[in-house]
Amino acid sequence: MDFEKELNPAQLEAVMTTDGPVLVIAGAGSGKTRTIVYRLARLVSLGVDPASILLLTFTRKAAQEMLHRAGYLLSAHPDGAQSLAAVSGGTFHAFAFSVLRRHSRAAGFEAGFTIMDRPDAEDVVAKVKDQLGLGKGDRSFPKKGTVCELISKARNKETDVPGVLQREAYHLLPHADDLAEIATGYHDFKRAHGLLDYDDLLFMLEKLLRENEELRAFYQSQFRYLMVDEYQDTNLVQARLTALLAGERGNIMAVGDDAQSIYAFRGANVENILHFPRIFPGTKIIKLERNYRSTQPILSLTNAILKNAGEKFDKTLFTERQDGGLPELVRPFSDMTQAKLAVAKVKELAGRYPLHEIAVLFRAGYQSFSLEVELNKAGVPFQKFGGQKFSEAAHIKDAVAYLRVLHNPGDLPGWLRILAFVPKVGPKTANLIFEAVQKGDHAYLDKQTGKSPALLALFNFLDAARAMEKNPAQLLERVVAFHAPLLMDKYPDDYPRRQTGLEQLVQIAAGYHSLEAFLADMVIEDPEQDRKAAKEDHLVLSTVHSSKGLEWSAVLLIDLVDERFPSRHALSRAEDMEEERRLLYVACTRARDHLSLFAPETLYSRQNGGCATAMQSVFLRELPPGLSRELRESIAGGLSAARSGPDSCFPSFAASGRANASPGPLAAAPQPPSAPRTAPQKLGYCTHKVFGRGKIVADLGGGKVKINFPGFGLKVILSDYIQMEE
DNA sequence: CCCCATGGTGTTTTT
DNA sequence: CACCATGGGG
Repeated sequence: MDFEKELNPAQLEAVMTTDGPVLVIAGAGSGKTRTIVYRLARLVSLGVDPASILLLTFTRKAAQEMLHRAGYLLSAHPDGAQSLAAVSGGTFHAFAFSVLRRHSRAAGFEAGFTIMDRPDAEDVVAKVKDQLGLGKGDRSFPKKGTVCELISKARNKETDVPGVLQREAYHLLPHADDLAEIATGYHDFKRAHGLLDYDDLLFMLEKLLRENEELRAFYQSQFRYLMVDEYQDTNLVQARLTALLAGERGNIMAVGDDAQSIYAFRGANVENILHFPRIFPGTKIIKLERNYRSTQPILSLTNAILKNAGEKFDKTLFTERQDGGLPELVRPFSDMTQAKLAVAKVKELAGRYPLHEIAVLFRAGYQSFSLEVELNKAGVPFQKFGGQKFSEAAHIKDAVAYLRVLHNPGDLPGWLRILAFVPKVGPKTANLIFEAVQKGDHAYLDKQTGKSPALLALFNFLDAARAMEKNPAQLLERVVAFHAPLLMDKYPDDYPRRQTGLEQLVQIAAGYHSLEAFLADMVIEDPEQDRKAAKEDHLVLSTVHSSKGLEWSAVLLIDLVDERFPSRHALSRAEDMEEERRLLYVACTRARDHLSLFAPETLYSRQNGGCATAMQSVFLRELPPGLSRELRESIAGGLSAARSGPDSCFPSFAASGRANASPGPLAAAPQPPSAPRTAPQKLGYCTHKVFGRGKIVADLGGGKVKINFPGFGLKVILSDYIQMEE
C-alpha cells in the first residue's frame, strides 16, 4: 500500500503516528473516514493484532462502514480482510453493554438485567410518579416524557434535576422538589428490578473499570490501540471512559470537529476536544482542512454560515472543486407546495444522479410528513432515517416484551405491555399483578386468574415458555403463535402488515444465540436499519442528526424558516441557537454537487385556521448576498396554479371563531386574504391513499372532513390528505 | 373502585 | 399521532 500517494500530508501524519495520543481535527468532508481506515490498515500491516484495536464510533452504521472499507483496502493482503473482523467496534453504549454482560457478576448483577429504551423508562417514571402521588391532576406538571428527559439530561450533564431546571427550564422550577424526588425513586426502582437505561450503561461501565483494578488492567492491555470517532459529541462520562481505557501510556486517537458538535442537548461537551491535550500530555494535534467533498460554491455558503458563529472556529475549508453552480434558495408559497416542489426537484435530479445519491434533510422527524405523502403519490421510493424505528413500533415492542419478562421478571415496562392485552385489566390492575408477581403473592394471583381465563392462559404460556431453552428465535416463534390472535383484535385495520413485521422479527432473532444480546440490540442498535439499508435504489429522507457522517451528491433541505430551523425551542438560549447553527452547517456540508434550500413563505397552522406567514431562517437572512440563487415558486415549474387548486395552501375550513384567535408570534404580518376564506369542502366522493374510495358525509371545519370508507367505517381525515373526485 | 371510550391538545434532535 | 383529562358504565 502506498500511503504517501493516497493521502495528503496531514492525513499521512495521522496515519503514520501510531503511538501516543493523537487528536485529529477533521473538517467536514476532509477525508476523516479515509484517514481512520488507512490507519487501521497500517496498524494491521505493521503486525498489530486486530483484536487489540478498539474503534468506538457514534453509530454502528459508521463502524460497519469503516470496517467494510478497511476490509476492501486490505483484501490484497493475505489474511488482511479476515483479520479485520477481529477489530472490536461499535457505539459506547454497545461496547458498555458487552463488557457489563461479560462481567455481570463483577458489575453487581446476580440475575440478568434488561436495557430500557425511552418509552420503557417513561413507563417506570409514570409508575414512580403515581406511587409517590406527585403532580396528580396538576396541569402545569411536566409530562412523563419531559420528566424522563430532565432526569437523563441531569445525568448526562452530571448535575441534578433542579440544576437542569435552573439552567434551561425556568418555568418548571416550582416543581423542582417533586421532580428531584421522582428522579430518586426512578433510580431506586431500576436498581431494585435489574433495569438499566441508556445512561446507566455508561456509568456502570465506568464504575466497574474504576473499582475493579484487575478488569481495568485487562482491558487496557487488551485494547492497545484505541480510536474514537466524532469526539466532539462525547459527554463527560464518555471522555472519562476513553481515558480509563487508554490508560497511562495509551495509544489513542480521537477524531472530531468542534464545528459539528450537535449533541449538546444530551450532554455532549465540546470542551472534551479542547481538554484532550491536557488529559493526554504530549498529544499530537493534526488538522485536516482540505475538503474533498463539496464544490466551492457550496463550501462558500457553509463557511459563511459558520462565520457568524458566536464562538470562533479557526477553520476555513478549502477545496479544489471549482465546478458546480450556486446553491439554490427556493421560496415555495407554503409548506404544502414545498412538498410538491421538492418532489419535482427530486425527479429532476434523478435524471442526473441515482436516487440513493439524493437526500432530503429536515430538523425534526415530523417535518417530512407531507413530503412522504407527495412522494407516495408520485411513486418515488424513499427510505426514512431518524423517524420511528422498527423496534419502536408498538406490535414489535409487544412481542419483544414477552421475551423481556421471561428474561427478567422484574421488567415492569415489559409486564405492562403484555398485561394490556388481557381484557378487564387496565394500568391499575396490571400494576397490582406486577407487584403480586414480584412478591410471590399467590393468593392475589389465583384470585385474578380465577376471574380471567385470558390471564390464566397468559400465565400458563409464560410458565411453559420459561421451561424452554432460552433461544431467541424459538421462543419468539412461540410468542408470535400465542400473541397473533390478540394482535388481530388490537389492530383490525392493518393486521397483516404487523404480522409480517413479526415474521421479520423472528428472522432477525435467528441471528442471535443469546437472549440477552438480542434484547439489548433491539434497544441499543436497531437491527432492522441494516436490512433496510440493503434495499434497492431509494431516495433518502433523514433528520439532520441522523445524516451525520454521511454524504450525497444532491441534498435538499426543507422548512428553513424561523421556529422550525432554528427550532422554536432553541430561540430563548444563545447556546441552543449556536447548536442550531452548527446543525445547519452539518446539513449543508453533506452535499457534494448540488444543494437546494427550501424556505416556504407560509406554514400551515391550526391556530390560524389556515396559513401563517413564516420568516426565512435567521441563518439565511444574515448571509451576505450572492452565495445562493433565489427561485420563486412560479419559476421552478408552473406550479403557481396550485394556489387555487384543491391542494392550495389554504385548506378548506369553515369560517369559525378560531380565525380571530389572538395571533401567534408567527402571525405578526397580516394574513394574506382578508375576506373570509370560505372554500367549503364539497360533499361527494374522494380517495385516500390508505382507505381508498369513500363518501364525504360531513365537513367538520378546520380542514377536517368526515368520510365513510366502505370496509373501514367513518373516519375523520384532514382534507389535505384526500383527493376529490370530479 | 376501576376500565375504557372520547375529545382536546401540542409536537426536537439520539444512544 | 400520542398523550392526558374526563365521564359514563360495569
